[in-house]
Amino acid sequence: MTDRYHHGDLRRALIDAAVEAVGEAGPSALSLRAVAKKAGVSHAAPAHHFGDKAGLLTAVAAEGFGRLADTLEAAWDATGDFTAVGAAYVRFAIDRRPYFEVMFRPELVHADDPDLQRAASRSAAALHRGSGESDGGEFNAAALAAWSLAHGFAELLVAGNFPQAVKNDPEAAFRAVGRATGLGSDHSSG
Amino acid sequence: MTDRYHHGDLRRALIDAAVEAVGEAGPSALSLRAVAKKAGVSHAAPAHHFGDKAGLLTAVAAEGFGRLADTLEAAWDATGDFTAVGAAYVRFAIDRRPYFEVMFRPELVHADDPDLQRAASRSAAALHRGSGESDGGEFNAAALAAWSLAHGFAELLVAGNFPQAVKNDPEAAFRAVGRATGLGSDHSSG
DNA sequence: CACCCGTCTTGACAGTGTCAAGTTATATCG
DNA sequence: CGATATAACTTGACACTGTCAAGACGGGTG
Repeated sequence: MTDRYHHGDLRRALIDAAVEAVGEAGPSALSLRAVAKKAGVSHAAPAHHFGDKAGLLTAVAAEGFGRLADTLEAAWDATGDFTAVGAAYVRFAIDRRPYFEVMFRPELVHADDPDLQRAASRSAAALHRGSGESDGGEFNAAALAAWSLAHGFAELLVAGNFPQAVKNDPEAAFRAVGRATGLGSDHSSG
Repeated sequence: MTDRYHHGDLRRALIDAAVEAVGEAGPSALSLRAVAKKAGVSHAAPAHHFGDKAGLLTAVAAEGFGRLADTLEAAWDATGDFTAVGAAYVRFAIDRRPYFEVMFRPELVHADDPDLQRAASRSAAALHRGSGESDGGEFNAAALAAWSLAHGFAELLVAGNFPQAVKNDPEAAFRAVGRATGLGSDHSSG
């Protein structure tokens, strides 16, 4: 299997290894050589598939945005309530933390990558759906508020800035936060 | 001046150089050797004052939290309105972006540093002041909401995830967001 | 003046990302 | 079936990184 010269699906294996490595020590401590060793290939193999380190992280981020979009769309379809979508956002940040830690760091990835941008737009759209539709004009304040609230909560949570009571049950805390702002339920109730 | 063996206030100079370097290429691209060169000292000088790279970034983060706390307290004293405090938070993320990029990255700093924790608590308290007082119990949903909203907006903004209309006048956009949530301004609007 | 000790330098080490050139296996074509 | 083109991967090298040990310097105190 792994001792073949042609790996079979090395790209897939490298992304998995990268996600695992990020989960262990964070994205800034990521070493291409360690990832290569984890996948059982030589130290320069990743460059062949991803160009450079940022290329690998770009693939990770794109995959993360795709997964997040799936999660948010499912939450919306199931409940039709923004607070539930936001809670799913928070849960994603916890459960898929390695992805989350890469997705919003433009300095670590190739921010202009088409796949990445496409996937990011998908998850942004999924979140907006839960907070009112966009007016044709400048921007939609409710959508910005929804995204900011969910994202800020998730970031502060995984960065360890919240008290223990919140860490114990983050989703419950976020539902309380969602209620405090009255963002999702006043227009879509019925 | 700089050609003396004893620098005078090298610690100060190194922090300034680090902030400048972070502003140019982000915290993950920061090089201790480049910082040392910028300050006109040898490559190992920073280690003497800060122990290691994380130590230097810890000092930057602590200073950033101190500055942020000052900013938020001033905004609250001047207006008594949460939306204004949140807007000050957003403005800080823009104006002092190098600090902001380090402050919420526990993997880059010594998160258990006492100075850092003290400064972080100060700014958290300043932000809470603008969103209602803490109940003695578990946590305060309004305070969490306020912090999450301001922080998420700031993060998404500096990460480039917002449309151009928002980037053009971020503070105005945030005020709209603050109004959409009705967090602090329903009593003081005029 | 002599000493001490904090400040900073020098030199070395293993580890990093990236590039160029070479090697191996798969696929295509005669 | 055998030759060959091509993609996948390896090997080796380069400049650069953070960190550590040892040494050089110089201001402050006796």
